[in-house]
Amino acid sequence: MLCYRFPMGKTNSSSSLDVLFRALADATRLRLLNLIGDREICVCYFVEILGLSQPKISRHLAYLRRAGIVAARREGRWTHYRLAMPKDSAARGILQETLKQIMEKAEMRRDVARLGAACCAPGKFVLLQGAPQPQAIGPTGR
Amino acid sequence: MLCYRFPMGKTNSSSSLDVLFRALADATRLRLLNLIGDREICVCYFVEILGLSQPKISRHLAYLRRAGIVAARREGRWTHYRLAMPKDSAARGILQETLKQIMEKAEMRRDVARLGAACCAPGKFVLLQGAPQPQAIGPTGR
DNA sequence: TCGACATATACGCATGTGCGCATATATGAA
DNA sequence: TTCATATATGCGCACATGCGTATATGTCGA
Repeated sequence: MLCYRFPMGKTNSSSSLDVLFRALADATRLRLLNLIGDREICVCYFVEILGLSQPKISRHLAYLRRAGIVAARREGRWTHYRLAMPKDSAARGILQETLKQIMEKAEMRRDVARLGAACCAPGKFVLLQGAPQPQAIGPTGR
Repeated sequence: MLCYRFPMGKTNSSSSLDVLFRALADATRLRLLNLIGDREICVCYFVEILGLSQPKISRHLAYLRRAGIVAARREGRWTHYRLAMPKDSAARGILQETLKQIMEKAEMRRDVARLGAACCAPGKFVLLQGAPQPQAIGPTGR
């Protein structure tokens, strides 16, 4: 198992920071992390808010999961994602700084604004009918 | 120009943070950044201290240069590299946090220790005969 | 048990990236 | 001008990654 192109056979020594930076080196994944913030959100919200295909969202979430940056929790048909702080303290510091910086970017603020609107009126979004709403949790999920 | 696989035709929108994170997503480049620190160093020192091939070092330095993280200055036969802080304030914050975190890692400290030893006795290293020694400069090259 | 729904994974393609090796370029010295 | 030195780049290979599309998996309700 650990199938689907799990990045084990890499060329470099791949310190923990390597893994973190590769996970952060993608605009879609940064948008996902920004949306997660200190919430727990199910996948359909990402699909709706970002306007991207479901497999694309799911694959990027899987990438973040393998990098240890997010954690998933299944509840019935829905899977909720939340931040998961890395064990390595250097990685943790860099991730926190990254989250702090991206949430100030205009594009990221727009995403969060759309999320707020969707939460206020989920009935307006086909994909969100009956889906559990995002829930604010502790800053790091603890 | 801008030849040699300059990453222009990318799939994603490639914000400035994308570029930064891709540049940081490699163990060799992190070691180079750590060695540069607040110094100005010529290429032969990287080759000697890291024990890697000269083309490999040169290519990674070129990658960092294109990402706007380091700047090069030619002086006779030698090229000196130093840090160059990105214009984007988010990228700057993340880069500074990254530098702060990596310099505490054991492997990175060993590299700096070897650099210190080489500077004290450059005659012991074949590649460093006559090469200009690294010079401490302002924290960000300003 | 069956079907609808939410999510995850496989597949194939195009492209990005790292590497060793060879070679090009630039500079100073003879 | 010619040569040695320091550094940069071209080339080809192996492999990681992103994507769309199709399909598998898991869960709930009828």
